[in-house]
Amino acid sequence: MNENILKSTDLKTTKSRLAILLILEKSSVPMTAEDIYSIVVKDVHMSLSTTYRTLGTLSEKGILLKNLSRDGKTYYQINSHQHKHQLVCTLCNDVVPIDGCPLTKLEENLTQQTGFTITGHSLEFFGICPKCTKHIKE
Amino acid sequence: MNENILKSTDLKTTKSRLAILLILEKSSVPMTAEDIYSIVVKDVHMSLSTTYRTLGTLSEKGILLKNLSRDGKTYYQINSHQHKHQLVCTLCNDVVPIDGCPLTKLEENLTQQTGFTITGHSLEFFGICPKCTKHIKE
DNA sequence: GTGGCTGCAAAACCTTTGCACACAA
DNA sequence: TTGTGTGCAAAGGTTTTGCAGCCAC
Repeated sequence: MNENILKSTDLKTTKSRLAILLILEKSSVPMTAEDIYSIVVKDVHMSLSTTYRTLGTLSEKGILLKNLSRDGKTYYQINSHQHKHQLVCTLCNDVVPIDGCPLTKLEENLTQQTGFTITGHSLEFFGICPKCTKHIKE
Repeated sequence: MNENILKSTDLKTTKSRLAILLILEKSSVPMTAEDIYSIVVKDVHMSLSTTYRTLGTLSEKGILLKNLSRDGKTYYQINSHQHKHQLVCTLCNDVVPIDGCPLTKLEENLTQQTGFTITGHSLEFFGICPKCTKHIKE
């Protein structure tokens, strides 16, 4: 229940927040503020700035993951607390999640080599999906 | 000589382009258009839009690498044609280059699993550099 | 009732673009 | 000369913010 998520982080339960969480839970793919807004307004009265503010708040609390993508837009997704990466088609923007993360070991090495305390990384693969590959050839 | 680089890509040799290339060659770290502009204008008369246009052109030609970073700004650097990644301090923005890329093998696996034609990836590590770690503790 | 949440509009921010002029080849 | 490159100013798109009113607790 999403109310509990909000309560556990000292956030008030509001229609906007619940609606946004619901949309993101249903989505298997990261979404932009605009994406989310355009869906939510159909059911709940909400402004775009509230969407941004809510997404910001939820990200700060660690409920969402916030990600600036190659197209200059910020994408949000539920933080499943599983470390994930994704593969993005540069033509149709299709997104495929990738299991596992090959970088844990590398991070250990880096810590030793650089003295950095490593707090995270961003990894995204780009390519052309099977559908688009087909379109090109035709 | 940078003139040769420009000639080899059918670009005219202009003061702006040479100045920008010179700055980026001297820099060990990726820079924003604003960064570059503020340095170049001291010597050469140039507008910010020319900076953007030039950086865009040089990136298209593969002379520069263009990278949208976490802070929402676009960073440019000389394309050394070596596949590189970097480690960024989230406090002071210090950047440390990383040798080698552990992802080649993973890309092969992904191609088989997803049918994507993989064209590239972006990988950045984040952490706190030794200097900042020290500051925090003090 | 009170402080956090929201709507609206305006601004901020980085980046791109239109058009006329300037300059490299 | 010719077409590419440039300056200036204005617009573009996404995201943030100020302020007054509203609502969850």
